[in-house]
Amino acid sequence: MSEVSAAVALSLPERRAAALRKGKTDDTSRTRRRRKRDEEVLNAAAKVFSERGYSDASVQDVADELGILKGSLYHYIRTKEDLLFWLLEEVHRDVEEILDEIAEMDGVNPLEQLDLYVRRQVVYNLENLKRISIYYQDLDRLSEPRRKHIIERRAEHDRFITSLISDAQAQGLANPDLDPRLLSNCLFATIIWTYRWYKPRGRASREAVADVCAKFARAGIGGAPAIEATSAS
Amino acid sequence: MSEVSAAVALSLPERRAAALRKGKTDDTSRTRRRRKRDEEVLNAAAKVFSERGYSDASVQDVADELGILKGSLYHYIRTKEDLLFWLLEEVHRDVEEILDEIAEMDGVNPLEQLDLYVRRQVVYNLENLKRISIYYQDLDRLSEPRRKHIIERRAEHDRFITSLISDAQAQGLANPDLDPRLLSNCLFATIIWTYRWYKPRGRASREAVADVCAKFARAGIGGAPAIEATSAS
Amino acid sequence: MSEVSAAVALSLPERRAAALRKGKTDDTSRTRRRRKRDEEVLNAAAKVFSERGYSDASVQDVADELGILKGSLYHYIRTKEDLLFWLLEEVHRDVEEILDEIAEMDGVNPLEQLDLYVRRQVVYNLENLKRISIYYQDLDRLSEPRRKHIIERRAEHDRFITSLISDAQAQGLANPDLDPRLLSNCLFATIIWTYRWYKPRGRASREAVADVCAKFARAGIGGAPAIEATSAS
Amino acid sequence: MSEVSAAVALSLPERRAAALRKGKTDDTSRTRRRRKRDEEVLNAAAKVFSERGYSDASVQDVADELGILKGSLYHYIRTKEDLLFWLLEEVHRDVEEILDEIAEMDGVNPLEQLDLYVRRQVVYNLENLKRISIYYQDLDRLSEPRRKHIIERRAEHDRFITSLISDAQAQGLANPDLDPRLLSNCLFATIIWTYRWYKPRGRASREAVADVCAKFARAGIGGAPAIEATSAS
DNA sequence: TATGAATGAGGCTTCATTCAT
DNA sequence: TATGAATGAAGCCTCATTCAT
Repeated sequence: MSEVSAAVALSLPERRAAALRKGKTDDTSRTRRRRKRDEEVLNAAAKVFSERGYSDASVQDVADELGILKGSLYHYIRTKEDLLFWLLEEVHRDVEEILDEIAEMDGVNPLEQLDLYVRRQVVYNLENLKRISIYYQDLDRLSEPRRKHIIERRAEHDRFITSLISDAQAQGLANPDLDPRLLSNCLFATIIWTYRWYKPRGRASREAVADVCAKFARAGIGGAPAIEATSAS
Repeated sequence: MSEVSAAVALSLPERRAAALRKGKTDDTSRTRRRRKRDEEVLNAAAKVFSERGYSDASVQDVADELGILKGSLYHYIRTKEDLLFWLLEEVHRDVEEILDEIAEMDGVNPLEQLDLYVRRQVVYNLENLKRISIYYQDLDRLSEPRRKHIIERRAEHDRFITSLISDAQAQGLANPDLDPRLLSNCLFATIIWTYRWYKPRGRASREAVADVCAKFARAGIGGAPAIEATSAS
Repeated sequence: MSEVSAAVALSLPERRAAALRKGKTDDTSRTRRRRKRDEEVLNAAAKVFSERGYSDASVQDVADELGILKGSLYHYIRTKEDLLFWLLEEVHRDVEEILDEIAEMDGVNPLEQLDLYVRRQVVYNLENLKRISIYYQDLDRLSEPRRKHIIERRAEHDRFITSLISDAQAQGLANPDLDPRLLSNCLFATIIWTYRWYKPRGRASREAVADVCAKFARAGIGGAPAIEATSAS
Repeated sequence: MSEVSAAVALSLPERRAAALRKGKTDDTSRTRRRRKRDEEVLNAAAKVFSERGYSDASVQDVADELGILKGSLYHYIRTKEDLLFWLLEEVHRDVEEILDEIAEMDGVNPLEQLDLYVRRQVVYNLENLKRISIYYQDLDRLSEPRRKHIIERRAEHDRFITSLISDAQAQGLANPDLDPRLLSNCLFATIIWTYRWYKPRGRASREAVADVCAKFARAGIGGAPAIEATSAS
């Protein structure tokens, strides 16, 4: 854990790290301005990386997108990789939030939990297409320690969904003949792959896509359809 | 179309292209040796590109893998991109073959066709993990004309599967409430994503994976399970 | 000479230079605070330059050492080179003081003067290791006019020692067969090189080192040993 | 030792290292041409580094000196540091050779050995002023493992000379009152410092300088002058 | 005084590609 | 076919310095 936080800390430009160490976490206007700028930087990186791919995108491209000079960008980052890492971290934070909400739901059976999970996750992916596409295209461009950091968190995620499927099978809500580990991969496939085919300007709304994915996955693991045929349009 | 074939022609090393133009498709020992070497080159490229990603892999890396010098590699290729293009073409050739076989099947209902398609395709993917992973990771690194060439062929593919789903729905073999275009994406997701999670040295055999994927996708589009519970081992 | 003083003047931060020109050499508390800060700045620079070498040390490094930001450092300096120049000037001022004291000694023969000179100079060097090491490693990093300024003063130094050796030879106190110009270089070598091998935490005290150096150099130029075998501890 | 050779091996450009591994050490004209070019590269680096200092010299400068492009230089080196390392290694090889010859001398007392050592070493230094000046100015610019490699070899050197002085003292050939460890430093000072004051176009020949240095050092450690007053002119 | 954002130049290195041998 | 030297463009990063706040 300390290893990991070191990796994160190390990624911050010297001065910001120093400021943080001194406990300057107050919400002065300076800090707020700074945070806004950081967000802009990440957005520019997300745009550029998703369009050209991390490896083919240059620091120059990101700087151009921001309207500053290449050298100036290094006020906000230590290395180009920082941008990728921060982007992936953000995604992970959000995704874990979704998982946590699902995990904490009471009085809902595992099949419904999975259904909801798929819907939420798909909607999130489609709302964050750029970052998600980077997440799935460029994770391997990360240096080893950071890659590990992300991958390990993903593994937990995996275990949780697999156990939900197991539970559903145990309760007779899903086909018990299929290996839940393999099924979870199929379920993830359904969710994740959306970033490759969804067209924001296309006919189908995000909710419509989520609905199809949820139904596909639910039926796919052998679950009965939801009683109320509420299909989001 | 002529644009495209120009792109292809241009991509071949001078002598081979010339030979092809002259219709020299004979099978002399020289030609055979040549073809074997080409295959080795592509295999080396497949290894290197799949490990490091096309953009991060260097021509030097491929040459190293072959045990020759960078300069020597240019006897076989005109540009680095050639390697990527040829690799993707190979994949497409194979994939179209699978599709053609399925399409030509007589006396089989669309649901069974889809089932078989998923199985064949998944097995193929798992048998060609490196190339498939390049196909899905690095297609966008291709220059525009070549990219278009590949993408258009992929679109036909897409249309065919979508029509199979439509047919299945029309024949009451699949859930008619879901948009077949969206369903086809989910089906592709199930097939394609395998390259991201399948571990060649893992527990599950390729056929076992194909079986789960096929059942997941079949149920996912709302199809009845196959009567004979033949689970491939 | 006026060139030189221009160089010096230019090297001082605006306000200090202005103050000096107006003859404000008073000792107000502000001035004193100021001077203390300047000293801290030079110490920080001395530390950083001696550790990393002038060229490899960054203004950022010096600022870090002081615990301020890079931009803030520019309140005290005009350019990075200023720091180097001031440091070298300090050294020269001190060294000339030593030389002057020796030169003004009455009733002491040249051999004794040389002996004393070596001792004093070695002790000074060892007490100011960082600055001395910068002096001998990084003088050439100075821009031409400033470099000349320092080098010329060094030449005077050289001439004086050479003449002391000549005198000693003339008085039969040193080997007259050796060129005093070459001998003076050997004598300087003995003194200067200490900065490269002396370990502050080592066994030998500064005085012990000075004693050995003095005896080595004295004997080296062919001088009889001092009668009283007082070896400083 | 294997660490060290790894450091050396790692410093060679990929292909040359590979060639060496394959045992291609024959003396073909290619190999000879190559070696000549390598020598030119090192000479260019020696010139540039000695003039501007390693840190301030750019790879561009070295390439300019060679009349090739910056990028082309990387055919011969892996990093800029390689040039520095190879240069320092060369010096060390030569210097060790001198020491070995001295060490193997039979029937010569330690004082004479020291005398000869000083002469040979000074002449060598003056004949290789550029490289020697780099050696003493820029060793610390080397990365840690390589720096250690060099420094350790230097330490052996040091021990040998110290032991020669001890022996001379034991045999009544040198002043036994002075610590031989400190004396060896003074002796080295005499030899090394020459690179800072010797002017190739000056009055004194290299042998004359060597003669003065040898006599200075010999007398410095308290040794009797050589009987034959052969002063090299 | 101090801050921190920005500049712009330059440095090291990589790399696809060419070409004479 | 194979080699290896060379090219030239581009990429990542550092840094001294400036300036508005």
